Amino acid sequence: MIYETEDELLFKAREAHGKTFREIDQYSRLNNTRATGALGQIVEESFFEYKVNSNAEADFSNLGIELKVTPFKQNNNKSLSAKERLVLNIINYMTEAEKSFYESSFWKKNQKLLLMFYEWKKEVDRGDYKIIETILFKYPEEDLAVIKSDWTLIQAKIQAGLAHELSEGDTLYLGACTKGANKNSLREQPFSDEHAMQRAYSLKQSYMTALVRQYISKEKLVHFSSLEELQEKSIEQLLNERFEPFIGMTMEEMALRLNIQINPRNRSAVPNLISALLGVKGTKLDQIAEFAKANIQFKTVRVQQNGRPKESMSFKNIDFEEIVREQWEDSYIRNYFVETQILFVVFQFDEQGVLRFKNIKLWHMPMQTIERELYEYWAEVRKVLDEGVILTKTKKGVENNFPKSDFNGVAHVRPKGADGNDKVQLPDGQSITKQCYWLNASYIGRIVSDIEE
DNA sequence: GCATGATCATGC
DNA sequence: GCATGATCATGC
Repeated sequence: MIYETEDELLFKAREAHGKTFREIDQYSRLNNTRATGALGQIVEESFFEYKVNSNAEADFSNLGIELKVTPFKQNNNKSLSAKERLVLNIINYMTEAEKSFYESSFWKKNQKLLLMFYEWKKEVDRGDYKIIETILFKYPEEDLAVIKSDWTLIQAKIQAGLAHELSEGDTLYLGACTKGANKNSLREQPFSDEHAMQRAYSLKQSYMTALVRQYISKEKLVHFSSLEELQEKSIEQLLNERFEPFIGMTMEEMALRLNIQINPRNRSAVPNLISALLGVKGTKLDQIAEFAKANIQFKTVRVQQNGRPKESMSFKNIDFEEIVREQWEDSYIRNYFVETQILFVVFQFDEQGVLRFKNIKLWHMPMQTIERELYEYWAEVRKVLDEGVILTKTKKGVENNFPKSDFNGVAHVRPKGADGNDKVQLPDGQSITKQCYWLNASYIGRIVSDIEE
């Protein structure tokens, strides 16, 4: 069956809404394969009735439209999120290096996507997942500007003979995610003898979540930058430009200049300053389009006169049941740092002890640090859990044998509870004050100082 | 002066 | 009621 127009195709696609994969599946794919791509294949061969292929051309080639069947999920707080990144075509390092963006394999195959969303539910058999919504997706111009710059960055690494150093954190919306059975899925690259991990273009999970919320939850996101700006400059440059005029000011002075009311002691003071300063006063930061799509999370840093923060930085409390069960590759802490861009908003105490805005830094943890120090840290926590957590009463409180800040210079474990009764149970049954993932103050100091890493 | 255990305070 | 950003307090 050939679909002559986009409307015709969309009309057909919408007939799948409310159907489960079991209802659609004519060739018993559900029973015969456990492969992750099976759900997409069921839609291809049983619903649209064309042969599953891996052509460089888009699936509906006469229309230039690529079919993607992709999951979303409901969170505990009822909001919706994409369940995973959207994996596109594999990058052929040998041929992609010479192409322009519009000649690239990414653009050829994925410029128009028929996105069919199904709802993933824990504890539900995959045959019972239902297709909920379909959109014919064409990148908005604002997003395309960022995607082009992401693509250019990926290509620049290939051209520099550094395909083996590509990582998802390098880019904002379009990623180069690993794709292959294991670490041995390697490919050659044109400007280096080193083999590189096989990777595919992908739309990041945060980008897909923004689409889910826009099209299914009908949420509105607000851009802080204009199309013209995004076509000329990177998001990082634009952020630097927006913050630059406020360097040296106290929070009160910033608020006065921005004509907003804040209480510097309130937790909302810094996010309120950020949204006002970006020209989207009153918008929650997770409703800013660029932040949502690139998963930019802000963190405030207060440094002393010597440029070093007095305090370390805490993240999520450690879920001990989770950490003993998980694999490194899909561990909470690895995913967090692979997928999160952190916007450090740095304030510094001056000679009078007055806190003044110093600078910002858009940062993601380098892949080498994730795979070395962060991995060692994670492995050490598990080792302690496995070999035995030793709790010792001291004058200062209850000491434990989790990694301390001298472990490897990057991260440590430290308590974080609401009060003396805020405890959890360890896998071995002992009760312990809730513990948290912390990045060392000295490590944060190195990141936010001007010294290159 | 730093490291580390403890816990406050706010916002959802 | 809980999660989390923030910071205190004390011993070495």
